[in-house]
Amino acid sequence: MGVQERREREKEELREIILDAASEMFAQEGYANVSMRKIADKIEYSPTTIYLYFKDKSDLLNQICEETFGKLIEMVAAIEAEDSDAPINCLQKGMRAYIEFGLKYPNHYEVTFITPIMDFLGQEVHPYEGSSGQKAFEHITRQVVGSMQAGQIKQGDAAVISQTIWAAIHGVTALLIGHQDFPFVEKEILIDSVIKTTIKGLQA
Amino acid sequence: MGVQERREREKEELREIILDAASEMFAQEGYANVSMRKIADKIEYSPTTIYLYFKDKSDLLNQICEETFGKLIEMVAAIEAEDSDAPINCLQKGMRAYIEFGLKYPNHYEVTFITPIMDFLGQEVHPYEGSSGQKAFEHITRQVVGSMQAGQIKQGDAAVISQTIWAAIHGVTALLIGHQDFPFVEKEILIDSVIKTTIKGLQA
DNA sequence: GGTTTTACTTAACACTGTTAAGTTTTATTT
DNA sequence: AAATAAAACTTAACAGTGTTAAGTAAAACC
Repeated sequence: MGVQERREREKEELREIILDAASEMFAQEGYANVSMRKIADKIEYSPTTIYLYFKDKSDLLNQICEETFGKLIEMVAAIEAEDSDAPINCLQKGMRAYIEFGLKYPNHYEVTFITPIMDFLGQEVHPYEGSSGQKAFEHITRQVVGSMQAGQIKQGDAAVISQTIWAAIHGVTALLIGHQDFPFVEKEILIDSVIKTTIKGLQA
Repeated sequence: MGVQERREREKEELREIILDAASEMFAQEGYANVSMRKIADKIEYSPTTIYLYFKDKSDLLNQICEETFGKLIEMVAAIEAEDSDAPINCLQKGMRAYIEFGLKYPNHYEVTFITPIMDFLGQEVHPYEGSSGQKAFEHITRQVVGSMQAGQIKQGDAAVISQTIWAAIHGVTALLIGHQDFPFVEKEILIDSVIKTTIKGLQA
């Protein structure tokens, strides 16, 4: 009775094909400029087939982003694992990894963190609870707590500090992605400045 | 021959009616959820009439935003005018004004600073040059230079420092607007933390 | 009053996301 | 192997989008 298993495998394969095609197209042209019909054309299926695998367009996107940002979490976790470093260095490396990841996958970053899809009531369609975004943020919080315990940043509410850090790294990432015609100073210099300013501002 | 003048006045009036209707609808429902037909319904004209006054939907939005952010510039200019204050206090007040303004007009902020409209090539449709955004930023830069000259923040490249500040205030504004289901700490506390951390990080 | 210019509208194009109904393919049962 | 049941996929359509070309009504000029 291996039939059912094979069929499930085949279903999973097509799911992966759709995911890959859509991921590439979203990354290249942006979510808004990719239609379901274009994705269908690319994978040589009818548009409606996609709906057998994904609830709707935003679900498709969400699953792609979860996959992508899983990689970010792995990176941050790897930094955390190097316990040779002082916590504050971990924190700093984590901040840099976050920014660079966002710049590496600008369209994914855009749709997950810059323009979360809202429904007609202004509610986020893909909830924060349990998302990769939440997990990534938990890593920041953990590094903040570590740095605080090591006396390398000032004592205070870990949530406030974590969110302050998030604001800074999100800010620079979002600006660099979204305002490409703005005369920014050299990218690396700006990123450095944001990280250093934030860390200095948080020191005891 | 006052005819031409009257006609121009009438044209300007309708332009203003369209602008007001669209502004209210964009602010209430968000740019993407407001169609040209809906605006036309509201003002009781045919959809195509709007195109006699505005190049396209994004032009309509852009002109609304320019108008709205003109108010922000006035506010910041007013803060600057109170030269009783130390430059660094001006800077701090300016940062707060920026954030609060963004939170007061979240949909306008969103379309001007969070999701600038891109064409199919990824170019911003409404250029930065000469925009209200540019003028607002110039005010920040001026306050940075002032604070630097007064020795209240460290010496350095004014552009780098200004953009670092912008990253911080844009970051917190964009997060608070865009991720309403995220468990943020109390808004005022977070804003305070961002401003204080940034200023402290920039001090000599 | 007739003509030209201006203001506005109707109809249509080429798209969009999405759903209901129909068809083809595959698997199971007799 | 043929008939039935189930799964996979497609066709056609709906209701909407931004936008344009062509046509009509109104105002201004002569």
